[in-house]
Amino acid sequence: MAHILIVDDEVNIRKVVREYAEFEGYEVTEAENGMEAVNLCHDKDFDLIIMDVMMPRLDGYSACKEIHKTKNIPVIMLSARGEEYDKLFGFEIGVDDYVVKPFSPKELMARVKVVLKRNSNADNTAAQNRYVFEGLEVDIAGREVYVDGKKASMTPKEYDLLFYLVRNKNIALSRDQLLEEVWGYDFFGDDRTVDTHIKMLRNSLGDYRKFIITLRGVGYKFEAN
Amino acid sequence: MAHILIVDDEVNIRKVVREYAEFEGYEVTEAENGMEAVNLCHDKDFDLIIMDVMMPRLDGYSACKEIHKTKNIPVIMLSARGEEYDKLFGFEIGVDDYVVKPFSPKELMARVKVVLKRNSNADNTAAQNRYVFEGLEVDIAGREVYVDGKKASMTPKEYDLLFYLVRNKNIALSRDQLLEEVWGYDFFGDDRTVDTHIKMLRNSLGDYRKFIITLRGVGYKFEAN
DNA sequence: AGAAATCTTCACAGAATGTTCACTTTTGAA
DNA sequence: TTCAAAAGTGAACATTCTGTGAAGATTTCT
Repeated sequence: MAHILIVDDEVNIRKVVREYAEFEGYEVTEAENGMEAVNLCHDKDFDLIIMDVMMPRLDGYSACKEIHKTKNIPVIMLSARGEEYDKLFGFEIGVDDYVVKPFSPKELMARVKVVLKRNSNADNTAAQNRYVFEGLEVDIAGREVYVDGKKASMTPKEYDLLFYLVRNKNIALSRDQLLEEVWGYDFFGDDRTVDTHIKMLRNSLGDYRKFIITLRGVGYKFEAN
Repeated sequence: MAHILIVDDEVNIRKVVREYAEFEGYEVTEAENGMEAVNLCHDKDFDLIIMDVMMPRLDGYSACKEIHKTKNIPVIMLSARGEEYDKLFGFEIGVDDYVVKPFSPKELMARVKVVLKRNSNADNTAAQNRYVFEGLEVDIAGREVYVDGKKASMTPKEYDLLFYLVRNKNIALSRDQLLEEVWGYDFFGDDRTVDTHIKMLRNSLGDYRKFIITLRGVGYKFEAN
């Protein structure tokens, strides 16, 4: 999950934001002024920074500018109404959104979600989502698979597994890797689970099961041009 | 470069948008109400109008309608969520996009870019607004749905949901995605809410419920040619 | 305000899917 | 060819998911 840096000199604000953010499943780190934030960003890569404008030592603007010299991390600014409102927008780049104090944590979280999503989509642009291998068509966007022109109905896991295999075609995938990527990092089940699903997937693919290669001692691979 | 007209009664909003727009290299003109906008459009040709809905003298809708009597200029509307949200979709023509306040300037600029690009392609037909699937007709612009020729009356949410599904036909849509896009990013409700509305929508569609496919473990999809 | 319409939540039943596990079959190295 | 390890498989059992109706909350209309 995303790692968020919260920068504010008021401990109470940090606390509230942290609680909400952690509830949403984000990892959270705190800093109490701009200087600290800059230093933290030097060492670590955050996915998003929530930063107050007014802070001792180094204010939000300057910190933001400094951080963006080396890293391209989206920033949500917190500002008191009126006060600094204006300047904020003149800010050249890097501020993705702003929230006026006092803010509702819920809304802030909504903004966080939007900004993170926007920035994650950025590098997904060219993701291909339709593949054809002989009589096997895989439509990832539509979550559909056609076998010789006929729609194949599969279970969610079969789809997920197939999509992952296809997206990584011609690459050897270990069972552990499959479990982690398809089932999720928090799945602690048996290795054989993969085998069972591969079995079912193969059945669903009919003759095109031939694309799924067993790599003895390792895992599986989707092999096709 | 493109010339943009910004229409809003709040000077701060205009200022903010102007700064971002100029940073992107656009030429900017401001107007503080619909009447002023109409007059300006009389004299000059803009490439795009960014217009608030709520304004003194002449509101955004009316101004938009008036301007479109003589010129075909793309418009991005700014509206507060809820408030005027609904009407916007019903708006006959000319509104190319809408952005809900409070908005992130960056996002607005992204929309601007998209709209300008869309309109620069001469032969690019505007977003499709009328869909027919067998006996099911969906008129998004007119905010009407016909089932076997008979107008179906549905609740606002049903329309919104159907329209979103149709606009994204043949694409798998997760509940989260639906909540975010149809309900809004600030909706923090239950996932099951989607199910319930799907249920009602299905009832409203009669036999054409068949177009709405359940994607187990994911969400739904409108499936049709 | 009061009524009507719409939206949201919730819990439950039934259905669909996922996981485990014991057993069989295959594989590849010695 | 033999044998141990790895992979395939079927079925029992566990878990998760969706459809649904109804109650309560909220919004809109009169």
